[in-house]
Amino acid sequence: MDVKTVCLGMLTDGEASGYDLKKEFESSFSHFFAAGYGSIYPALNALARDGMVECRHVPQEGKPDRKVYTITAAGRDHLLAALENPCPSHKVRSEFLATMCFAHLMSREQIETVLDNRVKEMTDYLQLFREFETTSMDDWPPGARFVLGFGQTMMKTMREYVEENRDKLFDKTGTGNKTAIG
Amino acid sequence: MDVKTVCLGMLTDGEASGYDLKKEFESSFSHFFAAGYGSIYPALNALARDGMVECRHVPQEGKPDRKVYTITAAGRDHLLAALENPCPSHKVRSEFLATMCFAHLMSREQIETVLDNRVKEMTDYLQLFREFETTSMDDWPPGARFVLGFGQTMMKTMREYVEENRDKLFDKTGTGNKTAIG
DNA sequence: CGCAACATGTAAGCGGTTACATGATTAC
DNA sequence: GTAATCATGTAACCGCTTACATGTTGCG
Repeated sequence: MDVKTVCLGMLTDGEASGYDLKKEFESSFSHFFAAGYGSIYPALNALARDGMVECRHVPQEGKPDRKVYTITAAGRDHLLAALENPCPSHKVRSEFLATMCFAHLMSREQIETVLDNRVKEMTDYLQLFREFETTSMDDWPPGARFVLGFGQTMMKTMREYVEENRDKLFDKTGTGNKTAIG
Repeated sequence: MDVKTVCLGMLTDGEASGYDLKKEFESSFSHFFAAGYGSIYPALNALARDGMVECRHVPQEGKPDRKVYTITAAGRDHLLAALENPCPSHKVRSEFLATMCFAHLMSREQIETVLDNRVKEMTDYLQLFREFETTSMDDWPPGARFVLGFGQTMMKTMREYVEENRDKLFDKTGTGNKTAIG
């Protein structure tokens, strides 16, 4: 499933522009599916070319025209076909964990900075999720609630794990093995 | 941090061939950093070209020669520089969660199949992790233990979340909204 | 005065995946 | 016999990231 298919899915919720979709990628989808303008606009153009969406130009005063996209019947069929995949992937790519694998090559200060930054990022996500709950969550479909809850649970667990296990990363000398022993 | 840097890190633990590194990517790194031969072999060639590793040819009987790589001083410097990044990324790309966002467009059977397959994958990972604990974990550096524990905690939490919240994905009719209502 | 928000796009590049190519040995 | 393990690589492709390009309105 690529950016095109996710855009198609977002459009089942109502018409939207590329700019609107980008905001959705940045908010409710940010913790599991990133996409920038560089993938969204070409995706929408390709979908329009293939008859999956229809495009309506909406002129605006003082601002550039909006191009508002609507999903077509063919688009819905394509989306439903994509949703038939029984084994959708769930991939993690973590420079953080790769870095921690080599913690014994780092100083204590370096390790602590990395861990603090990670905890901060997860705290920021949890804050974002709390804002969804207190504002726009009421009309969400069950799937979106499930996914929000999933993100919250993961972020909390990650933060807890890092906080409770960070001590295990430091050797007894407390200086990291950059300090020669022999 | 790319495949090249991770290979360099793995080589701090001792010399290895591309084939050996692939096995490490498939085992202890599999839950957070994927890499196939198509990235590993070119990475090792580039590292050798840049003086980060040295290559030794080891002839074998009946099998192709092994190319065994050793990290150089320049390689170690390069790795330590890479480890100085205070904000290493931790990215999730999940077709699974994207799919679940649109669960209201799927039948109950489809959703259940997807969830079952996800639970199975996490159970397989937990089995793999348990095998590490009972076999080769003794001589692991603290960072590797931290990362293994991280993976275990995440997988357990994910599995639990899916099992405890799967009911929320089904609407009252129990047929999915592919069945027209009006 | 500068920055953020609004709004759309292109082009180069990068990094990784997939498929292909080869070939002996060992275990079932 | 047929699949898996050992062992290394290339080339085409794909999809995403990054940087660039343009221009107005409104806020502090």
